[in-house]
Amino acid sequence: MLIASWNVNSIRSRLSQITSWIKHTKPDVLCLQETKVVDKDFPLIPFENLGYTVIMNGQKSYNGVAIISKADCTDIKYGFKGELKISDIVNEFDEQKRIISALINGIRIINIYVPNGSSLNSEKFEYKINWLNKLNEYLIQQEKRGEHTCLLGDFNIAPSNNDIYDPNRFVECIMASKIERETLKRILKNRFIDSFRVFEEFSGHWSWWDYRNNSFMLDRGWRIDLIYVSNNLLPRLKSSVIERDQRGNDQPSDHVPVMINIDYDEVFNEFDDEDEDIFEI
DNA sequence: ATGGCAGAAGCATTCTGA
Repeated sequence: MLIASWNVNSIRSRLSQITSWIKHTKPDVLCLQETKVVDKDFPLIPFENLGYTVIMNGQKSYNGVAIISKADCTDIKYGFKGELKISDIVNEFDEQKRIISALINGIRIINIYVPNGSSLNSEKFEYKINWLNKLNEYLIQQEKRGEHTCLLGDFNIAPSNNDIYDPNRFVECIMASKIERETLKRILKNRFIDSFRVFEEFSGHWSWWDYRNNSFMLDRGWRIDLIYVSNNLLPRLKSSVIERDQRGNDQPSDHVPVMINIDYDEVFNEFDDEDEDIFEI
């Protein structure tokens, strides 16, 4: 089962690139960020024609997330209110459309677009940290159901210096600061594993290159698009790759797709076993 | 310290991203 994530920087601008990539790669699940479109204007037909269903949590101009899936999406949760009691604070955070989740083939897929935060001394940075703390509350609720879980998306955080082309240039800068990394670590607890680092320990692998300063040509990139799997999914993890070539497209997104392969049959069987255990009790 | 490139809104230029 192939599960992918891609910040496309406008789905309408990137539509043909996305459908081409889907035709070539045939992912089972593709999580999108920065779709930049309200739900009623989302281009559904091209994906339905390829045999996929789409769920979305969209917004005009900014943000917006969606999940494109071959299999049915069930128990869909839009925004923080999907897991948290509705309050003024939750409603306020949910004005920005940055999170959508669903059960697909027995796996909980949580697709997130973490705020960028601008710079460490800005109000937006405060929002970023508060948003991540809200995500922590969200995940505490979600964890109670004991689901096999895949938490993925654009994290706007390089988890370590190995994930930045020149870490010395970005000490205590946005996406690289200690406070961001520690906040992320707190959320992951000992529950989630960075799928890419299961297979690759070295630096030099990026998922985002700035549009400016000829960054892609100079290979000045960051790895900020991440796929985390829960501990109970780790034994089924077969690979984790970065689709670097997509950055070389004409008018590309500044991010490329990242993707894991999960041994789906075994997950399915394990779920059957668990159901039987519950029955016996 | 600032802009650099790109997309959306909307029609000149500003806002936002990372």
